[in-house]
Amino acid sequence: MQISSRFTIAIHMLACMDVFKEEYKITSDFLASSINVNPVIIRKILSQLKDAGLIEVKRGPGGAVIAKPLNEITFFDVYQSVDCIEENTLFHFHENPNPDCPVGKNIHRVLDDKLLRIQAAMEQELRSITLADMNADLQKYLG
Amino acid sequence: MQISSRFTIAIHMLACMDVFKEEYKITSDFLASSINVNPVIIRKILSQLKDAGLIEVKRGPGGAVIAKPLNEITFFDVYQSVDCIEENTLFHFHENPNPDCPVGKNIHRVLDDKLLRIQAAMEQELRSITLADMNADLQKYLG
DNA sequence: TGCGATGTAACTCTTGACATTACATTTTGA
DNA sequence: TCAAAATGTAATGTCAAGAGTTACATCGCA
Repeated sequence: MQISSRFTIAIHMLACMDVFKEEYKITSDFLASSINVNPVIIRKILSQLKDAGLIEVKRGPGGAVIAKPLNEITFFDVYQSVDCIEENTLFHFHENPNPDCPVGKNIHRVLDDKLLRIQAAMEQELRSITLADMNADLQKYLG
Repeated sequence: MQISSRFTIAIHMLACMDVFKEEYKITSDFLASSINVNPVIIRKILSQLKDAGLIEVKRGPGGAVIAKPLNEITFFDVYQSVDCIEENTLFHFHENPNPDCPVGKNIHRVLDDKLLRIQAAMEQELRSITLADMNADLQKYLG
């Protein structure tokens, strides 16, 4: 299985919020039309990004803005906010290895740290990319 | 979402195949009882490991054996065999960004290489761990 | 107070993982 | 040669999660 599209949607949302911050009020409908998904999906993700402190969302008048400098928001921050993978569970471990089998009894002890290392490698790379990196690339194509 | 338990099951199977290779005939029922899943699941994964050339499976008499030295089989080989994630699609990208939006039109160009880098980091770590590493650890607990 | 937003509950649809039953096929050895 | 013991695999069911959608309560400003 794949990591939920909530992650790429969230990144797309943040890109729009920065690029269009002067020209438009950033509402869930506005974002929904660039991303082509239902506004309710957007509002759900807006909530999660807000709870993580990455953005601010106004009720009433409406509109969302990014709450920090772009170079202080990493892909990992976004990834964690939208809850794609619960902590330390990238790999789904089969539930009930047989405790009466010498291998079944010890498989967790032997595998868990290795699975964590693999997940950590991915998360490390997520941390190394910031929204500033992405929007710098994006600017090349907008000119 | 998580990476399918087919991966940890496959690793568990290979561990058993090595540890018990002298004492028992390794059938799908035997593996199923150590892992505690249905034998049909095991047979499906046995097929995939066989197609990838990692093991040999006998019909008729039954029994599976590992086809290569343990230090030549990496976690990545297993991961690829059992087809957890199609090539280069760890992240699920939302399908239809709006081509009339400057951001929607370019989001793929900007994101794709970064997502690949993240996936590559994970796969690199998968490649760095072999079945020999795992079974060395396992032996510590079996004595 | 009304309008334009967000927040959120409820429901449906679809997909994939996994479990299970059933049976055809293969190989060996009695 | 035939029965036994496996594997190979199709068909079906169950369940959970992602995603879409509708509906409506709530908020804040003009």
